[in-house]
Amino acid sequence: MIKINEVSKLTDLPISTLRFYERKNLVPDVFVKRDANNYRIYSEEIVEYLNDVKALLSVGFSIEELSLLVNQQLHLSYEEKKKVVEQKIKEIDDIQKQLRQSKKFLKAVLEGKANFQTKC
Amino acid sequence: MIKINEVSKLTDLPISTLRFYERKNLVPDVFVKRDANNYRIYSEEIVEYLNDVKALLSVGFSIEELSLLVNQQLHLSYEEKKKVVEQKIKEIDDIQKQLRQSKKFLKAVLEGKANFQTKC
DNA sequence: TGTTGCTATGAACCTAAGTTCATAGTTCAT
DNA sequence: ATGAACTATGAACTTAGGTTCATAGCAACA
Repeated sequence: MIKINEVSKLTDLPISTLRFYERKNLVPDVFVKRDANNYRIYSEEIVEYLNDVKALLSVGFSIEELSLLVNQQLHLSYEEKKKVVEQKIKEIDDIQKQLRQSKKFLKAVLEGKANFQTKC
Repeated sequence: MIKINEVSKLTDLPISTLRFYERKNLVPDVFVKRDANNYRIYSEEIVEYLNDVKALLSVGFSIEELSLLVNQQLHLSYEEKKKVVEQKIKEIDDIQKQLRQSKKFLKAVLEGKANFQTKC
């Protein structure tokens, strides 16, 4: 069990952001309790969880949709959960496609073949 | 030569966004002139350009950095341009790595092996 | 035992990326 | 030639994702 300062260091997320995510319902109760002084006490597993969250946020998912994903899992049937997650995977596929395109484009720029280069 | 409404339709970007990007210096002069009534007149090539911009914005680049990239090209030497663009490509590599991670994670969720699933 | 440091909360603040609004000139179809 | 549709501008508004601030209760070490 660790305190907020350590979670912050281990995840490289500011303390203010950890509290903010919690207000946004992005931190399930299983990962955080309160001690006698109302200090947040986290389970070590929060670190891996937050790293996953960071990764998903960094590639275009919003706090709200991740929060929904996490909290829906509480009461959805297996089939429903599966659908939600598979949808997310599809979204990542789209982003990956987009990225390959962007990279191709930047490489074309390097070779003087793209608009960024030839026109500007 | 096309007017803003057509650019909007061809790129699927709202007219307000096209004007906004222009204010942010994301639309080089070569792509847009003004007619006698001060209406914007775009060259058809703006469409491809804006699609590139959209792709890069959608994967985490900011308007400001793209604007810099575009406008720096006006006065940078070839070697300097190359460095800037190669840096962007590296950033995309990182995002791609991140994405593969996220996808792996979501697939683990599907199989009940990840935190999202087991803990929530 | 005091003072330096960690924790808590709510509210205010901030930035990026747009969007909406008020107002006004232009154009096109009838 | 007139009303509906298109264009322009600056300013105000919005939303997401945080950050900062004011205030206050514990902690931990000399």
